[in-house]
Amino acid sequence: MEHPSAPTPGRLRTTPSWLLTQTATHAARLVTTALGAHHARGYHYRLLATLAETGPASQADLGRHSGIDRSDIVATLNDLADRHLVRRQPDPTDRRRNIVHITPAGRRELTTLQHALDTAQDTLLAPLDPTDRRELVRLLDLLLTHHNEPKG
Amino acid sequence: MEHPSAPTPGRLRTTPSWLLTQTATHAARLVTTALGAHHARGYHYRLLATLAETGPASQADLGRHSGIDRSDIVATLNDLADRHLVRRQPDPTDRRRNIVHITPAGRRELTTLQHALDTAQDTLLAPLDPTDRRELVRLLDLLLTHHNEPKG
DNA sequence: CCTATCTCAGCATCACTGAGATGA
DNA sequence: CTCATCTCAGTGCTGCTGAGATAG
Repeated sequence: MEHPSAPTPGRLRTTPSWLLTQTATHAARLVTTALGAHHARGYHYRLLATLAETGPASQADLGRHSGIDRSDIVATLNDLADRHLVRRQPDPTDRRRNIVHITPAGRRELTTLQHALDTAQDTLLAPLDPTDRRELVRLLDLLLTHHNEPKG
Repeated sequence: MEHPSAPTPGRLRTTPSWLLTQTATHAARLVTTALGAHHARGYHYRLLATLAETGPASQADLGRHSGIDRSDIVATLNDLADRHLVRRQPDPTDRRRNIVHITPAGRRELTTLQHALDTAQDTLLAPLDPTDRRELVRLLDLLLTHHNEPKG
């Protein structure tokens, strides 16, 4: 086998779920590499970004807004707090809660990570022209919206 | 909280890598559930499909064609062999190799799993009309092709 | 000697479950 | 008592690395 030739069984080349998970794997690898250069992982960025957008919040709210599981919030926050990128403060009005704040260093870190991610997006979408890029975002957003709120 | 409200930080709603990994997660959940109903996982399907398409092959070749890591092939094949869906035979011409065959029961299982998957695809793409579905497949295929063979 | 195959053991990210302790 | 919050421990799938034994 000189060529890895047909790495993909034919049927899969047109199976949407396959294409999605495969491209997502490539995307994740690019993102992981980009963040890894700054000693961060996906959860770290997502939490910092959420914190910067919503302001100080309880850990439970952070979980809901960032889509990170309640259980993983704890460990991620431990990492960030160790590096002084966030600060946990007990809520004076509800002692069950920690109010989490992003620190100035946290904001600087977020900016750095954001730049790294922007570059990764460009690498990911390299083969698509601007029109196709917008179209892809539109279609994926339709899917995500549909599957996130199948409420009614 | 009636609504999970704004589960997604604004920036992420237009970040391709985020949209990809999120929709891929939904896709994976649908597929896992569909296959799980038949006591199978993604690897089982991929291996059976590869085997049905390429015919009997060595484990190394199966790994290359299915995109499953050499190391994971072993465990997956163990599962399938336990259920008599595949058969391992030593290659008489090269005693390092096992030639893996799909059994008639394996083919029947593959058909069953394929039906389950087809249904899952339809659920996944529910919000898209046929034109958008083709467009999505086209765009994802472009990405996948680009990132799979950045050879030359 | 060097390479390829098969196998096993282990790590990493992400998603998730269960349970306990504390407090509203 | 019930419920929410935080925490810890552990599971599962996928992807991947390293190493050993065997064989070409």
